[in-house]
Amino acid sequence: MSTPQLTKNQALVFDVLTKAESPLSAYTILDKLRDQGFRAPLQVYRALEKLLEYGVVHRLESINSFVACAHPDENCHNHGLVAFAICESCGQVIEFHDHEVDHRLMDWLRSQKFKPEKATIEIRGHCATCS
Amino acid sequence: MSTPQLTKNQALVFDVLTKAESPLSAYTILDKLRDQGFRAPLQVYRALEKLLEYGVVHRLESINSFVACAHPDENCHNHGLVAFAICESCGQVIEFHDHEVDHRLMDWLRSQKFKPEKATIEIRGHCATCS
DNA sequence: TGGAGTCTGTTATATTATTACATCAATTGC
DNA sequence: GCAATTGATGTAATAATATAACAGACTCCA
Repeated sequence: MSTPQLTKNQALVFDVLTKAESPLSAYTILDKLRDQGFRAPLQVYRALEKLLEYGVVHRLESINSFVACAHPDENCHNHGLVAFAICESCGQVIEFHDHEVDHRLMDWLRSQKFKPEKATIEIRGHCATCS
Repeated sequence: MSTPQLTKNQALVFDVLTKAESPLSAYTILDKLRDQGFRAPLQVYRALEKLLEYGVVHRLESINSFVACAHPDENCHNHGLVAFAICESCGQVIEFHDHEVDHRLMDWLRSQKFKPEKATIEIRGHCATCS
């Protein structure tokens, strides 16, 4: 699945996320886009929904925030599992793909006859510069 | 760290979680405890905070809910990493500990000089009986 | 006995996310 | 062409989740 042309709102939201140093909450994005005419949370959430679907944005469940995918070129859905290390101090996120972890988890899920649809791996702590 | 004697509120919350078939949100717990005198969300959140600290309850970030730990006897903090498979249909949760995954992730974090404090691994999908 | 620490109760508020409904534009099928 | 459908948008209202701030009660123990 390739990423289709983004709509105006989607492009605005994606742009804000791309330029951000760290993950942003939906309401932070909203605030940053008020000048561009955004007035309501739904404008953000709807754009995010699509961007997540296209795999160009990730949602960090443990902090209710969103980041642009670290791999602008490739499509993140093809990587299988993605893990995130999130710094509690500076907020920076390191994105990580590992087939070993992926396989191991998938093997276990298979053994449980569990059909996975979506996975979340988030490690919170302190990054090299903050610790 | 062993689990200290629970206070009244902690015991009530823990009891509700233990008897539940699937994860509960804080507000669901609150509703279930209104008869026992609970009136405000903080009563639940404060108890949960302690139960999480003791390792007898887990928080599922991806669904904003809480489950009793599947290992009543042992202390979950000793297991290292815990992974959860969460069924989208029936809500049931399977808890999973794997040292392989654990080591692999920790190795990677070390290579990044990232100091982990808390990890979240949640896989959502459909369990054996629901798929 | 009187601090220190912890747990509790309560009100208010902050933060995150969705429902519901209306409009507009592009596309499709006839 | 033109109704019908689909998808994106705008807006207001509300739901669901979580925390702040303040006060009172209780235990421990020096």
